[in-house]
Amino acid sequence: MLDIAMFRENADMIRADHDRRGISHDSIDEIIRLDEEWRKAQYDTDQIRRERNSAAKGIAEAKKSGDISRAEEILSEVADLGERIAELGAMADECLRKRDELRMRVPNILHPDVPVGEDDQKNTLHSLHGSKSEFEFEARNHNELIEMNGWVDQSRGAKVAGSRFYFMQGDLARMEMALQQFSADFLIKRGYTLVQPPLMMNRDAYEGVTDLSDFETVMYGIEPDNYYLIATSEHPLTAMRMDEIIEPNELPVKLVGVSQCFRREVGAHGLSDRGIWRVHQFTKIEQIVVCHPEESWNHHEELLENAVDLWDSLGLHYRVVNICTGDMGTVAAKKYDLEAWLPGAGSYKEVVSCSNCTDYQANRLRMRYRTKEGNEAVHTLNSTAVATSRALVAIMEQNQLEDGRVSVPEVLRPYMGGQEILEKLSSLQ
RNA sequence: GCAGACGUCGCUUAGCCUGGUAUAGCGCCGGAUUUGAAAUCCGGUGUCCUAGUGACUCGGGAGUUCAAAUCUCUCCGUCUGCGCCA
Repeated sequence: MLDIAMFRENADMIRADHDRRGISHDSIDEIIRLDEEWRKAQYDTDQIRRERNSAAKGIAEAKKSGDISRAEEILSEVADLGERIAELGAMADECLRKRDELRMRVPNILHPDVPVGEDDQKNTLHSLHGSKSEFEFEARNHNELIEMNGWVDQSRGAKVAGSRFYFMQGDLARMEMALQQFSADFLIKRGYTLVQPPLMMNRDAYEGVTDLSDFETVMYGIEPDNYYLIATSEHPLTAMRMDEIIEPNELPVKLVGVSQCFRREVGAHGLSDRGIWRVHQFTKIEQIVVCHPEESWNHHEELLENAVDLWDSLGLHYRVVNICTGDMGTVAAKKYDLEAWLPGAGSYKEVVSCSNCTDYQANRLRMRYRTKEGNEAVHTLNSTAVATSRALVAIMEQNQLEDGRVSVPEVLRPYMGGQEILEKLSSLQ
């Protein structure tokens, strides 16, 4: 959510941003109109309250001096004030509610470096890492590999839960855990604090961190308790300090979250999504930074560097792209994606997303830090380190052997008792 | 789940019974003093607006009242004990 001061003092900046995104200005003008209306109604209400307060004071004084008739006289004069306050106040509240309902939907102001474009085709190449592996055989896609090795049981997942649920088993499950531990350790060494968050959040906290439309398309709701299963540990970790004033010496807060992530994936279909690429449940290791506003762009680069170093250490080939205006979403001001090369699929696909959300989430979460001038919104950033399901797909496709087995990235072997090759599930042999 | 206690400004705390508009300490900021620092003293320290002799703010919401931190209801959370439990 953008600071209301920006609508009052710098609306042209928001309009210019909407132009870059190619969306209408209408809501900006409506927000400004509602804001003016609210300020007027709020002022009028304050004036009547003021009247009421001074009358109340008069009554208190009259009673104190024993002048009961004087007290009753004042009382009769102000008898209807309560009703007027209630009426005007309700009008003011309604304006404010409408204003902020619209304001919640206005996207963040984009960084100038964000390329302009309609969709992901216009994302620009930032850097290329590693190179395509040469196979002397026809590379399989990951879905074929998990089927022939019995590493993922999709049909029984569908039976006991639903489509896009799965049982991961055998050596692949073992490597999944190794990936979690390796990635967490990698970031702990760089000064990040490991956090295991709640996997459910309440509505109020959740509205602070995400696009409102996600409630319809992404998050699972838990009835009758009104909780939402988290779509990523970014959400609880960022909301962790909502409604707090943070002492400047506590910044930057650097966290590495590990959690299961739950996503409805409404509307996502297609043959290319078979297997574990796009599923309702997966594990993700996530980086989070909460920092001074003037330091967030440095931290954004640092998060990218961490992700790049981590993926380099896994020995994988991928590229980094700078996400364009049309592919950006509501919350981030700038976003890099890492796209891993999938030889079986023959394309680069998204495995990491690295965002600077500036003060957008902090404004919604009322998350501020103390300065000499007053309390100011902090900046929040997040980046995937590893989403294990997708990293496993990249490892399987890039490290596959002719017989369908998969070699384990060297850095993961110590976490797997030295195991070098993922073997077929023994019950299949 | 049951019973009891509790939730006050960044932190700690007084006020609640008996309604009259939040007390003190710590921390932080500014000033005085000092060669400098410490100590001491003075002032400030949340949110909103049309910036005032202004409004709001005591876990959230609602109610009673001219007036609610204070009384009532309700929800949330914390602690203690009991119960259940990986």
